[in-house]
Amino acid sequence: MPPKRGLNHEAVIHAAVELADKQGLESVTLASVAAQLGIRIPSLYNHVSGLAGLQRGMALYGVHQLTEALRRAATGKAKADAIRAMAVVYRSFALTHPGLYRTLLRAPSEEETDLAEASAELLNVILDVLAAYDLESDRALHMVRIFRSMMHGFVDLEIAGGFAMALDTDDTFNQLIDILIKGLP
Amino acid sequence: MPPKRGLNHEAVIHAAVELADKQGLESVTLASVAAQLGIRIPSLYNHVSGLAGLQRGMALYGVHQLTEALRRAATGKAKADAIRAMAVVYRSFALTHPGLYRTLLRAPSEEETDLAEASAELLNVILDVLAAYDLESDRALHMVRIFRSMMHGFVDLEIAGGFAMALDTDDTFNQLIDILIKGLP
DNA sequence: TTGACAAACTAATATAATTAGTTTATAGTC
DNA sequence: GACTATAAACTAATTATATTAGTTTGTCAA
Repeated sequence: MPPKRGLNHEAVIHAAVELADKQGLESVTLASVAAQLGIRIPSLYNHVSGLAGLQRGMALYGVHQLTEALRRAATGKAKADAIRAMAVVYRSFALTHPGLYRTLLRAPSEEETDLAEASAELLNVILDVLAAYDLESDRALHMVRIFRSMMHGFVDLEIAGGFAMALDTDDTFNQLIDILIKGLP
Repeated sequence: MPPKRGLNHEAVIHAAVELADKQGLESVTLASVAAQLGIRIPSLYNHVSGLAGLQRGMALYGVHQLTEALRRAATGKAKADAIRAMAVVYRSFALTHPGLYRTLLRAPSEEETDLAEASAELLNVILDVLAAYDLESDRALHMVRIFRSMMHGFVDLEIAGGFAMALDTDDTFNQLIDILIKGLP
């Protein structure tokens, strides 16, 4: 295989993610990514399927990264400790990757089986942690949704600057986690 | 003032909102809104300040609508009843106006004092309901953030199709509210 | 050395947003 | 009832982005 340049799918996604986190997701265009990589726009099509493909690639990458981070956070911990650790890591992932995080919301469509799989894996990490609580199976699934809702709502508002007032956001987050844990058993 | 046509700022925003809710927020462009109204694109500039102005107008409109809906829901109710009523209305607002709801996240920038005011009013509704709990003042503000986080996270995931599995979302939502209320006093 | 081919390129097209400048319809005035 | 000022429409032109088609080029392997 003759790589004319050191470029490939992964490198393109990385460049896009870097732009998204530094300049904001809305500034990620084929034009800006191509400029970042020092190539012309159409050349990107050798590595991603247009803008939609780029965004899909970012989402897939992001879900993998987040899943791995959560799994690592919960390794060797149980119950409330594990929940707390995952929550903290979830938030710090979103705060350090605000642009990338925003791509995660895209619902995987029919064809995007890879993204659907990755999302399922993310779900499984949380489910594994909840296993220690011996919840009825449906109840565990509801709690996965509730965990995600709480985390996503908080960080999405935080990233968007929705918490305007001068009130410690760390405090709010800790209270949120406390409420989640209190509601769990 | 000679209105050549029955068009004004409000009518433009309404058309945009209708498009956003029916076709998705991403399909709201100056082109699509102009087409919807039967005018050419530049004519829109007589009523809104470009795409940014249109989006700002939608956000402002949405915050007002949601605030009013929440206030109405909580009128004549107290404590858990009021919280529950607000939560249900918050969710149904988001589900009936998925496109409009997505515009609400935009953080009000410095100049957008009208949007900042509207956001403050939304916050006040929730604060008024929490008053019945006699929380310490900071604690009440934290709880406002927590309420918003829970609501936003749930509906944002729901709208995005993030709850893929065959598990009743109404059930999940009710459990979420229960956890919120349990964490309140 | 050469040839296959992946990966770059140029060129052309379509859509969107924006600005500048022009036309037109109506509301209020004479 | 005609006149005029003006808001609100318009056309035209510019810029940016995404996409597709077709061409060139550099490198790896034979």
